[in-house]
Amino acid sequence: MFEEFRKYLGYRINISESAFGEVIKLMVLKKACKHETLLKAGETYHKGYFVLKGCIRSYCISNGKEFVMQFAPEHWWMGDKNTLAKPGPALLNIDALEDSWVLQFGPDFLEKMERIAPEFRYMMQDIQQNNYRAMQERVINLLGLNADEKYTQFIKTYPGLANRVPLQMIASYIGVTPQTLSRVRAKVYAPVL
Amino acid sequence: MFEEFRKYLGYRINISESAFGEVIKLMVLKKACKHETLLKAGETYHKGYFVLKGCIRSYCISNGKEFVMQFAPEHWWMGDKNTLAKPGPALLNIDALEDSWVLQFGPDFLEKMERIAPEFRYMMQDIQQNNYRAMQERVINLLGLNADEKYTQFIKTYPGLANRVPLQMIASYIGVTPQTLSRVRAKVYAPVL
DNA sequence: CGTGGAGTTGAATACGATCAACACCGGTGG
DNA sequence: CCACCGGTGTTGATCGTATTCAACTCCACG
Repeated sequence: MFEEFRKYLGYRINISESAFGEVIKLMVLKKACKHETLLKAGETYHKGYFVLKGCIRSYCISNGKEFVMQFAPEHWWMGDKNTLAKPGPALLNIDALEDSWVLQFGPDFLEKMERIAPEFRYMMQDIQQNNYRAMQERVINLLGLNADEKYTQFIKTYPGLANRVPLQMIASYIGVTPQTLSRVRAKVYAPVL
Repeated sequence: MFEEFRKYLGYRINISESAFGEVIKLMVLKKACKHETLLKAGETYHKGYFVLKGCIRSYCISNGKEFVMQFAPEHWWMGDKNTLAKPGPALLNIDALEDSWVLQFGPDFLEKMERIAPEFRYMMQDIQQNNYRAMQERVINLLGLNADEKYTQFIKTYPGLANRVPLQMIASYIGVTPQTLSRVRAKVYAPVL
């Protein structure tokens, strides 16, 4: 299972076996069953995840409504960036959409990891940068696209996920009702005449 | 003019006069006239700003449409976070909404600043954290609020700005047409009966 | 076998967009 | 000084997209 994480790192940076060994000592391998909660909003001990297998998602509750913030299939990082550096109660909930294997880490993981090898710092900086950009693009999509376009955009952002996660959650993520998304699908994937 | 920046820092961290002196050596005081462009999308030399007086805004063009990403009145930081750490062409445009005084800094400002005093690092980390959270809240607002609520939310996010920046830009920021926003205003600020 | 959640589909509704006309103001030039 | 112009915001009427309400199907699961 750890091999999967080793491979992921290998694609991005060059680190020694010993450095790798030190990093995984900071993480806990964990199996999360479908529907299992990995982080509850309000918890003060901040946990983050790297997904080895399966798929998890983060969401928050606002005005009684549930909003999906992010999906994380294999090789995605997931965490509540709000409480990453700053202590405080988590704002997000995280749970598993499928039976999954994840690496869990604690609040000081990033800091410690960076101390092991400088490459980690650059890698994580890069990831956070991408994350920020993705967020910005999401805002632009929400501002400028109609239901059809939003869905098309979603497919680009999360290749392969459209038929893997529940329609409702995709609807929540892109900001349309499940009914509307269902109709969009029927239209876009219209029977080839 | 620099005194303004000194005051801002004083509220947040304790630093020596010499450290302050070193920091402002990394910045350029600049006057930006109304409508003046401070950063053009595509530019590779990344510039960031701290607003001393006046108000600037960032926006991007997507599908020929203009989307306001952020406003920055006095004491706000502004920059294209996409290209902050990673080099590359800027995605955002920045221009002045009023005659403004700003402190401009270059791509390596943050790094250098952090080396002067560790307090700066914590301060900037805090600011970036807040920024991220604000972005997340914006997504939730776009997903869950109607025109009225979005405007009310805007007023909370940017106190005092509602009657300071053009209506069109607020409309662009919250994702409604100028006409709709005009009607919302007429309704919300309805003549007290 | 039966139940409940998830997805689909139809019909009615509502909210915001669009099209259009007009008022208002600041700036420019005659 | 006034006339003109363009940009900005307001308001009305119409239109279209997505929401809402509702009924029904289809599985997954106990």
